[in-house]
Amino acid sequence: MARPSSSSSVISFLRQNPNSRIRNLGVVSGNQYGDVEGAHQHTQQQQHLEEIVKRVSDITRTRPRWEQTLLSDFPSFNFLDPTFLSHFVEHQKNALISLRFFHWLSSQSGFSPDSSSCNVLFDALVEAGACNAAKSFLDSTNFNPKPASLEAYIRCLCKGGLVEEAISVFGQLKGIGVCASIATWNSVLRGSVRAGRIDFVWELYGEMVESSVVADVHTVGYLVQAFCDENRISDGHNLLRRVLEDGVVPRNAAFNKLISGFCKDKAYGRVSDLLHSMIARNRAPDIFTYQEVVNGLCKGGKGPEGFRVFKDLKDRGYAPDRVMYTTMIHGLCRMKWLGDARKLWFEMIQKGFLPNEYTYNAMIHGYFKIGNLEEAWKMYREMCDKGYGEKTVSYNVMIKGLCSHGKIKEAHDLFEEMSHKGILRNHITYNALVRGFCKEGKIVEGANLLYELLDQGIQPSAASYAPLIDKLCQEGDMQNAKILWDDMQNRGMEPAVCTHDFMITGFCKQGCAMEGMEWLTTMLRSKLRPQKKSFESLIQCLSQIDRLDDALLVLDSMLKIGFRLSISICNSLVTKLCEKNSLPVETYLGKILERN
DNA sequence: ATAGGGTTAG
Repeated sequence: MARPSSSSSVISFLRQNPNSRIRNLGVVSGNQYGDVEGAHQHTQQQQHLEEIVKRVSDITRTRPRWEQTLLSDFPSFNFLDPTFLSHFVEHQKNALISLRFFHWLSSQSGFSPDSSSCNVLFDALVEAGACNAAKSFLDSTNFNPKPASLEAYIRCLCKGGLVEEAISVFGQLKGIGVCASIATWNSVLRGSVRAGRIDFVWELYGEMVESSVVADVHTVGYLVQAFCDENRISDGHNLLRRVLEDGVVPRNAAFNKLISGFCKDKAYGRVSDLLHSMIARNRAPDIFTYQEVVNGLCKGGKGPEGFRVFKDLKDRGYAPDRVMYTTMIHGLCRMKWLGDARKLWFEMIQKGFLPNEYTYNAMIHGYFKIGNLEEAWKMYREMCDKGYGEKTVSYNVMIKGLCSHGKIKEAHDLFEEMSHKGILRNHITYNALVRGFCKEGKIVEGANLLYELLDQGIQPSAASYAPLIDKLCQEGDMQNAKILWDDMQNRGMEPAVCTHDFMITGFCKQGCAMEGMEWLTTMLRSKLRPQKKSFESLIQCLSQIDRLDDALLVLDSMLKIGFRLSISICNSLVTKLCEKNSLPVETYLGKILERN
């Protein structure tokens, strides 16, 4: 972990202010002159150099096409002296201008940069956070940055989101036998988490352990986050608890991700424990923490509780921001509490937070939910006027809402408008409209949309097929239903549970009891829970073709799953059994009824 | 850093 002292002294040298550096240079090379006059002459040269650096620096910063005039501005000056570049970079605060100056120099014949000025420029780019420029500079020149510069470069790449590149440079560093500082390890971990590359996290952590680098509190924080991102919330929680016992308290981000994860699992007890744990350890829950809580409660069907937390926070002096207001408004709209949502809408405006596309879409969604199409349209137009309308999501909300109220024509108009305006449609757009068409009994139109989606190369989801299969089953067109089912599976999608049910009831409707029976056994074998309706239609269908033994088997598994025998099914079974007058079957039914 | 549309519901 120890950095070579030589490179760090280079860095600290480079980071001194330019004037003192030039003085240092003067002292070092001044010795060569060995006499007073020589030293004096040298100082004059230095002053001359500084003067020119300053003037060139000003020109490159202020004159748009300085490249064309610079040589004639300083006719007797030799820019090709490589040390000039170093001085220029030091003086020029804008690293990108320095890079431009470097390119200009490179285009002059006879210029070849020395490694020291390359280092200075590279460090300047890195320090400015210009990771793309630093990368292209590194690629276009063949110099080897100092290890410390590489570390800073790695951190810079991570900040800029170029994790793959950072990891590759990290490998180079390891290749030359340098062990990075913990800060660099952490920045790569952090970058990997943010880029969603959890595979990198575990790989890096494995290497850390191997090279016996000592993890610190930040490392732990990123590991906890990585666990959460992989949905291994308990693993993350256990890790956190272990380090908390040692008095190591990660930053809020780790707690927040755990809270969000536990909210998704509806483990609200854990959420509350974590909140208490944060407070006890002086990590006061912040606005992000409470946002996870409110959002988690609302999404988990605990909207009223989310609203209580929200109001409670305000009472305790937390000032909700725009995201928090929007989250709450969305939660209220989900519960159809449009009155409260509207109140918050005006409250946030009054506090100076202007609704954005998130807020508008939440409200529009809410108005559709309560069937207030006029208000939904009004909000939509207002949103468009404010310039928030031109997005896929906004169209999706409108299309879905209109379809759910049978306004298929309007929905389709918007769908067309999207392509005119060049707004991308995604699978959600198509799914909404396919569903809409099917609901109106327009299977052909719906199917055409599905084919269009596939033609566009958009990845369909199970919901792209489900409404079509459902409708085909209702109409008894089992051949086409089966074709769609197979197509969906061939594309690697698992049908939703209810789609299995559609198929069973569809076959029964056609009197195909044996197919229905097969589909049911497949379901049960895959540990899927069929709907009661599927059992019932199958029992009816089987008894109609006098397969009473099978009907009773189906009834048996239905009761085992926990459904009650409804009176109409009971009646028709008993009628059939009496017709047949077969005693063993009768006693079997008796046994089943005992358990019911 | 954080929020949105997404299977199912009347």
